[in-house]
Amino acid sequence: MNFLNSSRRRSESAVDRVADALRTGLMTRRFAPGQRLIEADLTEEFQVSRGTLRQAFSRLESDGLIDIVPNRGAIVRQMSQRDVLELFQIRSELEGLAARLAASRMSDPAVKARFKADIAAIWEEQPRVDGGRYLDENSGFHQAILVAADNQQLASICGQFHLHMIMGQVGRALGGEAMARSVEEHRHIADAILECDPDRADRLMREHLLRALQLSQA
Amino acid sequence: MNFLNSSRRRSESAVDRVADALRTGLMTRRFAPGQRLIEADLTEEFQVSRGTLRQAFSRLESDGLIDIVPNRGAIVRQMSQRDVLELFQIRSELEGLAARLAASRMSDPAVKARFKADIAAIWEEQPRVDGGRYLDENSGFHQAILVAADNQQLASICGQFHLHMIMGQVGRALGGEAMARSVEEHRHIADAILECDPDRADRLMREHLLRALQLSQA
DNA sequence: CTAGCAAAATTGTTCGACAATACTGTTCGA
DNA sequence: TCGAACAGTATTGTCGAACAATTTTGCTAG
Repeated sequence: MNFLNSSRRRSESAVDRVADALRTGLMTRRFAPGQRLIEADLTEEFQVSRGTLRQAFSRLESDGLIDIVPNRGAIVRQMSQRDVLELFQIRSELEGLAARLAASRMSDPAVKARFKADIAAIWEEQPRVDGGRYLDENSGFHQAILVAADNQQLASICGQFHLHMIMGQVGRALGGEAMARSVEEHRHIADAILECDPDRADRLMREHLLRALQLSQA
Repeated sequence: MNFLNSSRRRSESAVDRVADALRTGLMTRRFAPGQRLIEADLTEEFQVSRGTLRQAFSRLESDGLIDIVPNRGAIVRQMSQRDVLELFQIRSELEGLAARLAASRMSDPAVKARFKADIAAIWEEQPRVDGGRYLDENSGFHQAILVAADNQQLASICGQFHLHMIMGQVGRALGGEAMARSVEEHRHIADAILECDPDRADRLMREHLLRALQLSQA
């Protein structure tokens, strides 16, 4: 999954490295919700000082991935059903906006070409049997829309939401027919965007996410 | 960005205190955009260790208020015209959603009563001459809607945006007639919400924010 | 006046220390 | 036996000093 691997930049600070590692651990469920993250253990594992580790904690806390409770330290955040619901409402708005913006930028041929290239994968015929590959495709699709929308703040915020969604295990355990349906919806959304139809793109995107919510609640 | 952390910790840790102080300093323009925040100066001023200060920095960075550049430290973020525009687009979506949610909850008499009480100030007759008081009223109005909307994640994220907006000096230097117009719009939005008309509330809120954007760009 | 170099400032990170608070297991009295 | 007081341990919150790496500044020579 491409959102898990961290490109090792030379100038990556220790704080960045640790924060990324923790994020990965959180997403892969190595650290379970509710679990306490003991500083002594992690400084040992990552070979960093407590100060560095605590900076990383601060960052993850601001990202909403963990809670820091006074005198009890860092605790892996648990998302309630309600949290998931609230986040989905918000995400629908933002991704709807992204779809609308993307659609309205398709009059620019360069943007359109780039978008087409980015979403090429969704037109492939063979059925999605591999869950991991489907997730990559899904991730890539939404990412491509954000790129086309050309709103960096929006991209940044939606990136965060993506993390949360994965954290909440939404979209795991999708059945084959659910994936097929999702792929189908992606294509319809892509059509609307490519045809410069902001309203339709927006509406389809919202419906798409609503469906995903229903699947996850089932 | 801190979407999920809505629960305020009541114990005032040193990190919290410093982060709050820095936030205030940022908003009041005591620290100007582009300015470097020198650790030695601030540890001296706040009487905390570098570790504590750096934790606060980490938090502000995740909130998007400062940038941390390797080997150059914390730098007050400058918002470009484009950033402001992008944020406004996003804020319109989210506050529109909030207005819609709030309107749809007005069937609950308790919620309605609470909302009415919260926004009592906007019905006052005397003209808004004092910019500070207007800003408070404006802030209270949007806050009341978020409370009524009953979506904690949304409230949290919108709170962040508020910071950014102030950082971007949007909504400063409003003329008297602009304030009067804004108050007028607030009343129309409140009407729509109280009448349980989600679509109208949403639309009016978006128009309201769009107008604010135009004013700020002028 | 500029290039280049040395000195000073500043950051990134570590380590060890200490008090404050939370957790745990044990003992003691009813 | 049960539960409450207690003491010991674990863990966190914060500090201060230290050091290398990097950036910035100031000075000098050309």
